[in-house]
Amino acid sequence: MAKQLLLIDGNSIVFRAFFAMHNQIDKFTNKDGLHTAAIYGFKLMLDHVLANFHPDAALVAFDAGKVTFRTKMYGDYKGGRSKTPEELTEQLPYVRELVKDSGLHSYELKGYEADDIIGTLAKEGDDAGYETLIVTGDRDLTQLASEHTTVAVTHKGVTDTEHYTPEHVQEKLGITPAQIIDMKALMGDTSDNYPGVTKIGEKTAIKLVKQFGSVEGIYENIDKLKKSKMKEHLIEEEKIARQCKTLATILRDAPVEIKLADLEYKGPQTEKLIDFYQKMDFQSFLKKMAVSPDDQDTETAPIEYTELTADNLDLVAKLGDRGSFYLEMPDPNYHTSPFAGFALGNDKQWLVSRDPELLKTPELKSWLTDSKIKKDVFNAKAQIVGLNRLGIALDGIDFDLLLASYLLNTNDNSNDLGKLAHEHGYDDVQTDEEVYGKGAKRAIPDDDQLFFQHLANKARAIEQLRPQLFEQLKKNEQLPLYTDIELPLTQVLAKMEITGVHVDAQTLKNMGSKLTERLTEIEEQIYQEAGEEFNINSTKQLGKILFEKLKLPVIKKTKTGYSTAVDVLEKLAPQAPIVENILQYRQISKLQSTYIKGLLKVIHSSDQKIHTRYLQTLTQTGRLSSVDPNLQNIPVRLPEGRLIRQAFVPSHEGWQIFSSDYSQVELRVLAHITGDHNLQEDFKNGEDIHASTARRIFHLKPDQEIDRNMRRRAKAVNFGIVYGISDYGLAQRIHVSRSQAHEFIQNYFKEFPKVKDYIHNTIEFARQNGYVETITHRRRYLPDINAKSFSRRSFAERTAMNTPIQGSAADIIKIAMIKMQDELEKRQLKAKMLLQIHDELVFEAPKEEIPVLSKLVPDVMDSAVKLSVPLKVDSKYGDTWYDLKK
DNA sequence: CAGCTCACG
DNA sequence: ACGTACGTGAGCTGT
Repeated sequence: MAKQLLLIDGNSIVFRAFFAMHNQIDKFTNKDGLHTAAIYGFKLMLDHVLANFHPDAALVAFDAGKVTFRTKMYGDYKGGRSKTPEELTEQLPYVRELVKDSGLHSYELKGYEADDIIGTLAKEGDDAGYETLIVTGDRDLTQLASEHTTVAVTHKGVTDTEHYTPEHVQEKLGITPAQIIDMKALMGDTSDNYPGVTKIGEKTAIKLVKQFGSVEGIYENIDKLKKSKMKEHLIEEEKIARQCKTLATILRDAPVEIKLADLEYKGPQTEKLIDFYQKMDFQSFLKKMAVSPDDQDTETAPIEYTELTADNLDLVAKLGDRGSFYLEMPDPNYHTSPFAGFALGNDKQWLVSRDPELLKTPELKSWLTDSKIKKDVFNAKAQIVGLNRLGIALDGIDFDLLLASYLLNTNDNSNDLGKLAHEHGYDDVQTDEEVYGKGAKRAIPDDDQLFFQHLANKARAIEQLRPQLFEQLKKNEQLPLYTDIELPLTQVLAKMEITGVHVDAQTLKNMGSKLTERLTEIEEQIYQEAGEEFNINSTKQLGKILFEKLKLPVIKKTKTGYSTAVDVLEKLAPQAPIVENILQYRQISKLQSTYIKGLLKVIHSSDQKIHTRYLQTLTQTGRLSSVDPNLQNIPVRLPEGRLIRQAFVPSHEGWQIFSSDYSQVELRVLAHITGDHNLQEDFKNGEDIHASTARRIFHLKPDQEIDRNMRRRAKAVNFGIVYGISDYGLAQRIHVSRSQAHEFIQNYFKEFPKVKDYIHNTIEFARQNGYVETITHRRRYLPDINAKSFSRRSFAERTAMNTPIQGSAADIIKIAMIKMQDELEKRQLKAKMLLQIHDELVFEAPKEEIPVLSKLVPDVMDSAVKLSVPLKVDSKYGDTWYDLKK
């Protein structure tokens, strides 16, 4: 077998590793405060590569300083790059140490980049009959692919790689590896900062290269090109194109002194590695090395447990004043899930059982309800609701692993305890999938040993992770967010979910039959107009009818075919009566399937109520979401849909529905966090904000009237600002030209200069820190903020400015909910909080309490936090959710 | 299971 | 040259 050569592009892998883990940057520091994410990532990559590739020779190439023959040739080469963060550079010496201890050679060459070293050695390898694997984070190296050289480019993280062979390059780009150089010469490279030829991007570059073979080929045949702007640019910029080609070409003959024979791979030096991992605090790698190399899989540290029975319940009281508790509910819907078993305890003793009935015994019940005994759990709300079904009021919750993880990183929201624990570097617990299986095979194991071990492992994981997570919350200044907002909110949400909302099934059924009739009528008309029967719900079949059979103009396409979305159909409506009918059909069938049938399915027969679940650890902004069913998107905008709300009624005779909502809360938050004087003044003066925005951006005189169209446009601009505006997007929405939209935005920024500053500063903050935060220090990491891809980066920039606004608004209503629940209980009101819909709270209450709520709820809501502008709250009430009036 | 469409703030 | 406004959940079709 041919000898194998491994060449690693050190700098690019380190970069990739660093940025891939940037959103967990704080998790990766050792005792001395050294950041270790890049080192860790590099090690992961190394393990991954060596698992599949067994090199005889191996080398990691590094860049040597900034000055290379390329910068000498072209001063701006790699210019304009932001400085490498200190957190990364400090890791480089340790990466080299890791490389050495892992038995690989490293090498750098003054005046040359790592690429050139790799290019040169790969060529030597090719000539000497080696099979070569190049590992890099840089796509440019794919130009080195050959029959015996494969280039593995890391994708998302550092272990996910795409292997480029000449065939793969051909498949993806339609050109040879060598022609990648020509392509890059023409299109330029923004990250290396050389320009290429004006107006030529990837598509055009590939086309030209395919046609003429190379940059040189193009200029030999330049006369064959038709007269065009592109041709002019090519001629004008010939010198640049040829120079860029040199810049893009990786050297195959750099003066590398090291020889292949010097690169023998000897394997890792175990003892040095152990020392190194200890220095880095890499516990998981250390653990793997300690166990025998052939079974280092998913084994967890063994755990001793005691099965709890009616005869040994005295063990519970001996646990002391703190312990983990875990009640296993195999279905995600904890309102209805069966109970499979539970575990509790602490490092002194772990107690487990399959029998939920034991929880009702005095010994366990008093342990669970005693507020002085601190409990650590995973998903407190699920545990509270589950235990409530057994008649037990869980109290004394101190640590919720799920909630804390989510606050530290909104992406850590897996409902699987095992997965989440692994995210935090704790491996002594398996995932549910590993123990229970997945899909149809998923089941609680019959084997007691297996099941109890898993339960005990979960309880232990919670306990073990608590100090570490509290420490991180503290470091992020998030302890008050956890202690004073999210954890108390869990209790409030649990109460709302348990209360549920009364829904009258008969009302829904009556509406349903009417809708069915209308649906049949419309269906017949559509079939007649189409001249055949087809499935109207199928966008594919509908597209065929509209755009092929009826030959209507195609306005928009989706990835898979014709778009038939509302905005498209609205444009087509004047041209064919069928379109109006389809729109009608869509509207009604949506009501029928999602709201009539959907809601009927989830009314509990025991109490005629719907019990939604609020997901507290899902959204990236800090909002809640609602599932099974979603009660945050019950129709309201269109009159036909709004009728659904007639079915939402109070649960007692003589009660009413009461609702309060924040007015323009996001724009008020914007005024507050930007500190913009004009915006703040408008709110302080109690202006109609869209109208006053119109007055400002359209430069109206004080006595001039604001017509509805102006207000509508100004409102769209306000929304746009909050969402991260683009002139194109605004133009689409309010049907004006792009340049007009551009002008509106410019005017806005002139009138509200601090809003402009805010956008700029927030994006800059995100670039520096990798995250943004709300008024309560809720965090969202934005790994794409420094992405090369324009669209990914732009998206991250829009989220960077939107998240603090949407998220702070979410913070405000959460605080209001906690205070509100507190007031209801303190005043011993019968009223119940039922729903939260982002800026609105819905209650049910006896008629007599309506006057109390009319004052209390707005008072609590508008004083929830003190902003530099007033918060405004509007209230309504009525006999059903439909009939709300001021 | 992904993609489309549409309900809400 | 990119591909367009932020955050969600659910039902349906078709691979």
